[in-house]
Amino acid sequence: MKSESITIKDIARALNMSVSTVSRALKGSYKISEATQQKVKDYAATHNYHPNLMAQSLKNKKSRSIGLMIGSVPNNFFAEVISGIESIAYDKNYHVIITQSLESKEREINNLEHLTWRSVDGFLVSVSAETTDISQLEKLHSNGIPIVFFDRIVNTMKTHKVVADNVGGAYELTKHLIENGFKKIAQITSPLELSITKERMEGYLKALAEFNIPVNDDYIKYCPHGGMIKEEIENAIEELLSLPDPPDALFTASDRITIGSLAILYKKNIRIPGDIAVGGFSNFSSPELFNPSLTTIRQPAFEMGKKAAELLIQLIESRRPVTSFENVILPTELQVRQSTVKLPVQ
Amino acid sequence: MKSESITIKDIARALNMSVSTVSRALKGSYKISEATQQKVKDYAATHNYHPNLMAQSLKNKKSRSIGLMIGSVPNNFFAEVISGIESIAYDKNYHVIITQSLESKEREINNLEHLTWRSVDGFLVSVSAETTDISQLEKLHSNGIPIVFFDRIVNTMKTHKVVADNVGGAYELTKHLIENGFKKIAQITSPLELSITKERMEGYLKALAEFNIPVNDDYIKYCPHGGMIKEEIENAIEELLSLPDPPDALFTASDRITIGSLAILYKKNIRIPGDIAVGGFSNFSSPELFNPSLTTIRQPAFEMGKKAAELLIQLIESRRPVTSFENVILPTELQVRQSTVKLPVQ
DNA sequence: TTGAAAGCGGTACCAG
DNA sequence: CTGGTACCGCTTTCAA
Repeated sequence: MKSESITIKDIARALNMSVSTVSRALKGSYKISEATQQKVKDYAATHNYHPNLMAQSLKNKKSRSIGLMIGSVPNNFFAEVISGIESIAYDKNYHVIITQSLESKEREINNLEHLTWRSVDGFLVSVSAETTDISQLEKLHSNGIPIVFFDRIVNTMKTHKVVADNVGGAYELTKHLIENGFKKIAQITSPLELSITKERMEGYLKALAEFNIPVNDDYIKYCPHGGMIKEEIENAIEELLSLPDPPDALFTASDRITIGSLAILYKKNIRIPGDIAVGGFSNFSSPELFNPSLTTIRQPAFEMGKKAAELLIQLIESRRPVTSFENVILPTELQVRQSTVKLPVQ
Repeated sequence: MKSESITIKDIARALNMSVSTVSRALKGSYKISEATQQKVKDYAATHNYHPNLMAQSLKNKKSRSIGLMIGSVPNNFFAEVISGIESIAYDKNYHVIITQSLESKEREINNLEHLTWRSVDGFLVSVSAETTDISQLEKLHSNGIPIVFFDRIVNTMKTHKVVADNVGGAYELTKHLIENGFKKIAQITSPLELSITKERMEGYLKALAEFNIPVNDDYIKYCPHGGMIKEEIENAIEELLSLPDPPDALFTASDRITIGSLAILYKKNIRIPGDIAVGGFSNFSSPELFNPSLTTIRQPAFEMGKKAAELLIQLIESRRPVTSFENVILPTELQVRQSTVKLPVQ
């Protein structure tokens, strides 16, 4: 009943040659006469031959699959990344096995194991907010398994990395806030262990320094779970607002924290930017529709996924061990909207 | 250098038994003595044995993968669906190969082919807005390959289907609009060929009929590409607004159309709900943050993904041919917000 | 330039 | 209850 798919053996039988010849002809091996090659390829094409990938995998010890580890799929940033990865993987005939850490280090470790014995050919990873122990990743890496980091990278590991210009983006936004008259700029961010946290902090501090604004540690709040838990954002905002000298602007350092903060401020009936200006990293699709329209720093998520996938596949398919690694930094884009621009006097 | 993964043969050698015995012991086959089983399982566990999936696949002619066909990943509805599918697939040890139609029928056909010769064990599909020709799906189906439809289904095919209560959702929203004083309710929707379009239309018409409001065909606009092309939404809105008797409310029948319409109305400086009320289907994460906050009908996307994946895997693993199919309808949820509630007199 | 055959890691049939 | 072995579809070495 199933549509019979034809095998290399069928072709050999039909064309009266050996399977090895057919196999070689299909790969365009140079040791096969043009004539034979053409005959085989024609037959394959007209009979809609496709190699059995499981057989190839078994033989070649390559699954042609790559493991992806991200925070969560329903997050615009990661969704765009996936889209970029898929576009490359599709072309190069790989498939992508997605796993979500949901910012939990236990899940992350589980997922890595799962992917390992699914025998993926390589890993694409953005570490979770909770990640402290990277020994598992290091073990994989020292076993020679290709890994490419993107977004939240692990700096100590020697491999390709693809990130957005987090320092630049944070700097631009902070500078923009300062130039618009905000001097008391708070930041709500992820754990300081994360690469993106450090980098975004660096940009923030750089802008403050440039304008001679002293750093107020009370204005910097960390969310241990990267905002996965609503309360951590809520607490951060409570604390900021109840300071004797509360901030007049808020820089939210991740997509989840940005949206979470807005929702909380909205619920508290706090006016933006009247009571406090808000701007942050976000790949939300339509930040202009917010109330007020939201100033964001967008990351080139799709591009990031593409580039990371390209580099990984390149690693996987490289004949000789790769020793020099790229550190790709993609530009971010500051989009200024109402949430960070002082309204005319009311 | 690679971390040596142990095979069934290694276990056999170490334990001085045949590979067949080991294989059977690992599967807990009843023809093996408890003692042997225990010995094998212990050895496997302590030596971290995992079956080689490619070998298993080759032998069993099952890839343990399922093909997913959706509109696009960076779309909150589909992203949530994926998350639900993954949660089930992960548990049952399947992996999901994602393909995006981007609402193009050419891409859809390509993707189906691609998935076919990737030898997925079954398909999870939500057809594209452009889909007119389902012969390929029918061929797969008649070849005995399991398919489960979700969201945008194909009614003529006998298989499991998982959808939201589109009729009910559309009815609720339309009724809500009417009860809030809106009588001239326009609808912007996807092509009428789509199941979801028909169903949402049905709910809309049902509510109008119930309140004795005559149907005005000028108020119903279709987007041939489901809103993938911005102009089609823009044109629809232009036409609606330039009618001699323009509508006072807008029912947007899909996620993409909802967001697209808002963006356009926003750009045109049209007040919501003052000039026109807006409500529609959307799984946007924070519709309360919009300006104004947006009335939506939410679909249980995560649940839909879970249910569809469960049904598909059940089909795949069923010993005997399945002849009776489920038609799962999951409840939608109307969330009323400012965009459809008349403001106090201004 | 082509063919024969071993083998990748399991599974399952047939013997015993 | 256990062992021997053919085979899934393809790649690749060795021989011709």
